[in-house]
Amino acid sequence: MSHWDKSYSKEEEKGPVRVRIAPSPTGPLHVGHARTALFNWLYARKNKGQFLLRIEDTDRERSRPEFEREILDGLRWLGLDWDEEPVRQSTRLSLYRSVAERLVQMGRAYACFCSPEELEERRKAMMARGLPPKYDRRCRSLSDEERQRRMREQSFVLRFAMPLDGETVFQDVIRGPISFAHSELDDFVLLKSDGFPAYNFACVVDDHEMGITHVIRGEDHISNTPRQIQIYQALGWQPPRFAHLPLILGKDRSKLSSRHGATSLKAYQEMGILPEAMVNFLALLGWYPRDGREILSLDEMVEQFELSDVKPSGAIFDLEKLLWMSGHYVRTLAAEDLAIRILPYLVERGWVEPNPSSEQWNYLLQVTPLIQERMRTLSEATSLADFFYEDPEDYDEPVVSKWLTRSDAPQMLEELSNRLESLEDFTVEGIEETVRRMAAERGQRAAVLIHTTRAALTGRGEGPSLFHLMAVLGRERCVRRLRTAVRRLTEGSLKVAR
RNA sequence: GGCCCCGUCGUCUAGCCUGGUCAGGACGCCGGCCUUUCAAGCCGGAGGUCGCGGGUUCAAAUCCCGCCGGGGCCA
Repeated sequence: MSHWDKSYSKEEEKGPVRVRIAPSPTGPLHVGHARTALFNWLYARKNKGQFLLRIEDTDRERSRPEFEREILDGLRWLGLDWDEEPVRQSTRLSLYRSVAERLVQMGRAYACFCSPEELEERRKAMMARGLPPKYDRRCRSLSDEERQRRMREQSFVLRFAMPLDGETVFQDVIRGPISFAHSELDDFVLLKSDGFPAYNFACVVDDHEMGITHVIRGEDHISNTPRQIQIYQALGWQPPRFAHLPLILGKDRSKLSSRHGATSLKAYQEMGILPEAMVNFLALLGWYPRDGREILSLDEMVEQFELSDVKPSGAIFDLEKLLWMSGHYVRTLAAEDLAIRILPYLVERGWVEPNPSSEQWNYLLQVTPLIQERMRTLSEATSLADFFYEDPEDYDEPVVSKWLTRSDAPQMLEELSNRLESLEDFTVEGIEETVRRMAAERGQRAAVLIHTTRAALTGRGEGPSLFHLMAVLGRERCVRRLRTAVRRLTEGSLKVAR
């Protein structure tokens, strides 16, 4: 990888930085867009500039208000705030038309009457001859009279008159110089026949009008850049600086798509990934803090962020690392904070009221620290905490054969339930003492009693410290579950899970 | 097919610009410690001929050339 001179950063500090993301509300917010948003946001905050939103809603059929809401919700969830009111493209159609008109008058745009069918036919013919499928510019040389006449009679698109030779070169902040020979570019469409702007045109007009200084977007836009720069130049506008972010890839190194798993930010949110983990993880896809500390908050990222430090190569989305990171953040939370976050998942199971009673809330506050170490996503809280809310119906297999079907199990559990019933001090310490003493008196290893008890109480082989878990469950539940297990064992009605 | 971009352990990456701890960190994996289990935590380990081939140089992941591979965009 050859890296070019990055000394431009001095000039960077001159004017106020204004960046933007321009999502289309035609589908859920993709994690790739979320990362683009993050990098734009970081750059804006780093440079005390503005981070703007532009909703590209000119596709009337596919644009939906609910997607727009989802985009804004997603950004808020990640903690990315924006400046100014979002700009909505659909409200500024007349602007595009007037700029297009200017280009026509300057001779830099012209009407093209070729029908989509004709174009398609010619494209195929060119492909067949092994040529790149480009517009052949046949309407560019029409006489004024003919053009006027046909404009009255048929529908047309407006095309940009590209320079016929030369090249467009730009300095990509992340990649260095990138050049395109004009001979490779054709006269692309500015305005469609319905008067709506084509992507490249609307993008330039809006970016200029919004005072955008830096366009930070995905690598998939590199090939649009020379066309856009040509529009800026034709209009005598100063083009922004461009920075093309590497793509987020799936396991097979192709652009992350639904084939690879969940691609929408919302899916990860619903999975219960913590937003601070999501944003941290996304930042590390292509960027690396100078001090090498991978766990960092948005504020810390802002401190260290440099656009020119972004790596140009694509990065595979590694769910395992995301999950690890989410778990890491889970462990940093105060019990109360975590309780608030897992509450919706417990409510969904019907275990807690949406507005918990103080009794429910206190119970939850005791449960939370016991499951915290094992939790990576908030949604895992339900499988981790289920035995705190429901008596076990069945028991996991390895546990059943290893502990519950021991011949002395029923009698052991019965005895423990009796001892617990009469235990005055039903606390972690009191319970532990009881269990260990009983094991000692029976000449057994404590582990045997502990595991068997856990199995009877939770149906599981793993989980929080038994004594803590029992203290939280409380005497009633413990005694009941132990006796239920004894009964099931003796009458042979104990169900093995799955 | 054309153009453009990219190429360091399985993955995210540091190092490359300013050639001389031939390779550091993180996830994952393996093992140990801790422990009533799992997890967490701590400690240790395996894993990279720095895409390949030439060159320049006393010395290259780092500079130059060629090639290969992957991806993106065009419809």
